Amino acid sequence: MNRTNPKRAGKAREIARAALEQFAQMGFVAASLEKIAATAGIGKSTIYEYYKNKEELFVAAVEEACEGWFNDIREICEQTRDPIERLARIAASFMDCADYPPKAFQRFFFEILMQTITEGGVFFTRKHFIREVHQKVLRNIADILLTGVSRGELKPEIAKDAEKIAVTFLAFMDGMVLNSLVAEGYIDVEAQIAFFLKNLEPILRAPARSEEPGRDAQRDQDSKDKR
Amino acid sequence: MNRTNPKRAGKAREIARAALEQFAQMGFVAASLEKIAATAGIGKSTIYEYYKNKEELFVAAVEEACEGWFNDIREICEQTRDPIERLARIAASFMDCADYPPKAFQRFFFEILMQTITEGGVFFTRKHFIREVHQKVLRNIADILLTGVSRGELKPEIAKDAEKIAVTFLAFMDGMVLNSLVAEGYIDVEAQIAFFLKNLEPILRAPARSEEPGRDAQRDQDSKDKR
DNA sequence: CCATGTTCCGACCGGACAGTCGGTTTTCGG
DNA sequence: CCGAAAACCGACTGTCCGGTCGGAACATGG
Repeated sequence: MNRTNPKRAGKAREIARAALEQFAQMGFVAASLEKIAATAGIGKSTIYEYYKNKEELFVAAVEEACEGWFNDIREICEQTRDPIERLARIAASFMDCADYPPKAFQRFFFEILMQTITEGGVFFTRKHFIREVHQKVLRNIADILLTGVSRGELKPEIAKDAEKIAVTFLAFMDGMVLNSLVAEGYIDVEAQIAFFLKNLEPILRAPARSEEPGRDAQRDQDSKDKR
Repeated sequence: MNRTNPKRAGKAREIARAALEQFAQMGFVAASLEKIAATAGIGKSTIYEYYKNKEELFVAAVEEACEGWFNDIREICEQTRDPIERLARIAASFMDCADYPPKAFQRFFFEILMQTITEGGVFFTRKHFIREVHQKVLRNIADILLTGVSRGELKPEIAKDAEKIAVTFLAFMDGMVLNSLVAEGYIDVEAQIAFFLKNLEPILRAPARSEEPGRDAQRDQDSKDKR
């Protein structure tokens, strides 16, 4: 009827969030629709009013999660100016994010990847989706570097390597998330990230110049909203 | 009877290898014992003569794979002397390993991790197992660095950071494997690894000393042929 | 207060699959 | 060559779960 649209959408997201919770904890295969329905406080069949099948529900859950991740990055870029600082904050957000069920979000992140690389996985035939997300994040990181260069905070000669540095940074972060999940206790994740950034900094950072202080003031927030 | 032991062990490994193949391709949950049995050329029930259940079979498959990985690292260390070269070779072996079913081994690697971090996963209650493997690899990398230091090829001051560097290297490699699986096509993995090592080298490498030239002559062509 | 469309859901179906069971074949010491 | 133990396996069972179906509950608008 009239409010079909807006109201339905709200309910659909509610279900997607319940699904996200379960998928994150159990993985795509092991999570059961019955449990998801219970979590959302509805009957199993009701799910099928909003989603065609389990796969589509998973996709919706992933979209929900991605939105959260993008928001995190955007917020960080709004709250900080220095590129290295931004990277540090992004790194930190990779590690903490969400501890309702401890570590579930990081787990979900890998679940998505598994579904992408596994024949028959949900995203095996939707690689474009994941790649867009991946490239978007990559571009965000590269932009942080390029903005840093254009502001004179980073060495100009790294501009041509911005992509490669972004990939390196993300690969390291992905790996650290993994390691932190496995090596709980015997690896000091924060120290490791600090170590990585400490070694990265001299490669990126331009030697402190003799200031033209009026300059950088205005070309800041340009940067991070474009995506 | 008499040869129960040796013969049984051989058959058990045969089954484990068939299982490895299937688990690598499909993941723990999706792989079916029926298919594994078929791959091994035996009946399903026979598996139960050798393994108590699916979980134990998975553990055996993981042991099989780990052995292969350790052998790779050992061989590389036997075939090369220069520490950076060793890291480069190890990195390369992370990327190629095994393309019977394309990428299956890398997939298996992540399957193991997922089973470790997922509540109810096979290794969730066997974390010690995975941690031992992880630490062993870490120690191998750190040893390569420390050996390099003691030979004067690497800066002495990095010795205290050997562990951290090892973690960084492995995290980066794990992340690169992931990225390569997802970003097939738009990321040049080899170039990325070369880039990473190129930036790592000046941090590690001791400035060239005044030569004992006879030495390096022989440690080159060994290297490039194996796999 | 009926008629109509929408949301909801309990009960059921069919298939997949881990694990069991009973019996057959193979092996091998004596 | 015999007999017992070991290796093997086809058929079966119980369970779980994604997905369907038919109807109940509810809102809406005339």
